[in-house]
Amino acid sequence: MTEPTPQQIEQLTRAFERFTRKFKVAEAAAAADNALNALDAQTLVFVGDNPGCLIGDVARYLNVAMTTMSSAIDRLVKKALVERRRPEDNRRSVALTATEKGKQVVEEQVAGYRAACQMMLRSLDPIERNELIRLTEKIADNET
Amino acid sequence: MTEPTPQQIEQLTRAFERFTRKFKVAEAAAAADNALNALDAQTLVFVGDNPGCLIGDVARYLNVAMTTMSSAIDRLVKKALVERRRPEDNRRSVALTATEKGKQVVEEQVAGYRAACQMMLRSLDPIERNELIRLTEKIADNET
DNA sequence: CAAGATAGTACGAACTTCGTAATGTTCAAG
DNA sequence: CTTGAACATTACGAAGTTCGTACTATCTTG
Repeated sequence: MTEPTPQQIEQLTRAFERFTRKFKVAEAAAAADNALNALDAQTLVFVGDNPGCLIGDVARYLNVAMTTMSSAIDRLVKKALVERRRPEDNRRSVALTATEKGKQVVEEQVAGYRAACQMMLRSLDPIERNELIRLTEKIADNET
Repeated sequence: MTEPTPQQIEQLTRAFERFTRKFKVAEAAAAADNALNALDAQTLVFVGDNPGCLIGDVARYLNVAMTTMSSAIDRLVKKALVERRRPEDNRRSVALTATEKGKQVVEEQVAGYRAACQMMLRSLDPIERNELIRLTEKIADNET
């Protein structure tokens, strides 16, 4: 397989910069009232998708120190979005689950992502939409 | 023009999540030694691209408080990456320029973006590459 | 059962962000 | 001109975040 040309790389770099900026602004507008910082929001979404996960799991996934994750969980527990539980089979660990309220907030978060994706697709005509989805999947799932 | 279908939106949302995570990890690995936080890095790139810009310009562009931007500039000046200058025509303002060292760091930052874009393109075959570029540009430049 | 490995938490230092107040500059009236 | 309002930025301090070190509690293994 050939390499992408420098021109292609440069073109995509520039386009992707505008692309990213566009959706960063949109996201900032949506998250204005949210009151969750980036780490807490990502943590909550992960816990929502992985009920029973451990604090260490989330820390590894999000690439932060254990103590940082412990603090993030503290904040989410204080807001009643997440619950800590000592599992009987390994009482050193702490299993996390999202509360009902937490699940709602996860849904709002995901709705934000969905809105951004909808905005992307709206810019394209129907054939291009499927093409974009296909290419995004191909890039995301490529091993290397 | 029709709306994207809910299936399409859902599919892109999921794919884009994997896509984003993949490049976040790559970026984190690249920026490990960098020692610039996200705001400072974005600020430096903007100043590099817009020599003579004012602190207020950068603050508005990156959507942070003036005082926050002032602190970020402080850090960049201390690292000798950026210079403050009082322009004669409006001595209230502060014109910013990247130093030689700063320009080098900007180049490294951009090289990081370029590497990520190259990685995306590598996953595709030659025809798809141009298609991805075209679609990204179309989305980024769409008014709405 | 002792020693080491695991999983988390408490604490404190360093850093960031941002609101308020202060400083120096420019501009528009009068 | 002077005066007062608007402007661009900085100084300062409060609140919050991240993370390293040290500590607690709980398995696991020989």
